[in-house]
Amino acid sequence: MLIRINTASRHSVDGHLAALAGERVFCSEFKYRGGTEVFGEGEEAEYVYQIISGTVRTYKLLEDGRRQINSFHLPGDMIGLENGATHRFTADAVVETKVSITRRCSLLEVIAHRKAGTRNLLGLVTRNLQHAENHVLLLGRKTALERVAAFLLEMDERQEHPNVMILSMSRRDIADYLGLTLETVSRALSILRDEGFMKFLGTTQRQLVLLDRIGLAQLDT
Amino acid sequence: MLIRINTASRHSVDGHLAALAGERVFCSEFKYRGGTEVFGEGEEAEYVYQIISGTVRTYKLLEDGRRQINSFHLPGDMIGLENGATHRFTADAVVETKVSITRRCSLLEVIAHRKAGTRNLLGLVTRNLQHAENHVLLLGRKTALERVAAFLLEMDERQEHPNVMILSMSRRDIADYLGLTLETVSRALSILRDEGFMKFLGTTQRQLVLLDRIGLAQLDT
DNA sequence: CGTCGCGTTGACAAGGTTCAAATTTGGTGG
DNA sequence: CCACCAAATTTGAACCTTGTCAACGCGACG
Repeated sequence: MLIRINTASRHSVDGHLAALAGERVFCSEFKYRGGTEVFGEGEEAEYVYQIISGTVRTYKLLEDGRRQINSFHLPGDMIGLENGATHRFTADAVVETKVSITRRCSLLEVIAHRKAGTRNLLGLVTRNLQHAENHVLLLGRKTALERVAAFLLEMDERQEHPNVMILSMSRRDIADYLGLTLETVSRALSILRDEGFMKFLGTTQRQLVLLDRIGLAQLDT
Repeated sequence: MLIRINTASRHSVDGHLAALAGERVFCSEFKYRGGTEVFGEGEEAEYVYQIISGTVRTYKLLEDGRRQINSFHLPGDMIGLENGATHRFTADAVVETKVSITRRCSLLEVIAHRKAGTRNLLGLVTRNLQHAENHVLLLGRKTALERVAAFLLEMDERQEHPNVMILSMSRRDIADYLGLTLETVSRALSILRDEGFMKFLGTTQRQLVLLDRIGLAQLDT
């Protein structure tokens, strides 16, 4: 069990929750070290979270340890809003991550009183739905190379096409996201590097530069 | 383009849309033959549909023809409610299917005026989200046999555990739902039959009886 | 009675996994 | 600043599950 520290400070990311909640909602900030759990599958969904900085992975586990990562959440994303009383998956910080926390009941209360909120809230949920639908297509019908190309393009887009892309997650995380093994991910990345679609920066394997976004998009199909 | 016939008759399935929309909403009924399209990916999302009888598959296609079925929709299910202006996937009738049609704008109008509607509408969307999340786990991390076992259990549950389960979809449909080939599905079903988990009824391959639901659930993991 | 769609089964190929080892990287303490 | 160690990543080789291609059976329907 974590102790949540309430801070009155406003954060720099003026995201959806803040917009929805306005000033009236109790809203605190919290920091997680890399590898620590934000919430667990089956736990009571008391809080709703919005990423300020860092990366969160949400995933489900099978009994024998197989893990499927549903999504990586970057700054601005909201997680933890459930329809039922409990979380449907586990979320933990990939690297050091700051989040903004709102009580679920506070959020729903505000929405109930503001008609305008309905549309936005629905939008937050359907965004997750859309992502899941695209991921189903990727997992069901794409090859390893297509999946890795799609992953790079997704991260590139969500980081707003930076010159240098920084991957905060390990090869295993990527593999569990793409329904592959870490070795297959590594091989696919090597192929993409050798074929000139991208290159690693210096000696690191977590910073890279996309050299041919159009080519990657064609690979993705 | 289809001509939609407005009928004032109430249908037997008293589903969510009817409950949400009440009596004030223009609500018509329509019948599709098996194999015909209900709506297409990218089309304007003018109507929201609820299945009265039959089965609808929703899917996406890749350029080279690979198909991933997102979901099979049975009586009571709602489809076609999008956040944006267009449908994110194609939907077509698997067998002869009756649907109840409501104008999207009528539905949203009613919801906007009734606070109680928000919760229900959110529920309709999060149900789809939950299904997609479970499907991501299946596609990303389960073996062929586990997938087919999970499929049988899903259909069994959604048909409310009938003695005789009727599959309205072909092996190819099942395969495109489970991210497999039709041959692999056929082989998996043969294994499940040979091992006594289920049997086909008579000489048919679309009617079957589950003999060991607990065993199937263990297979599914 | 022939044809067509659907399903099953077999043989083989291939993409991805598994197991193993080499290499690199990043962190820690001297 | 450097040596050392643990963790992460890459690479290789054998293996295995699933896909591909093909043949065959069965029932529906003209």
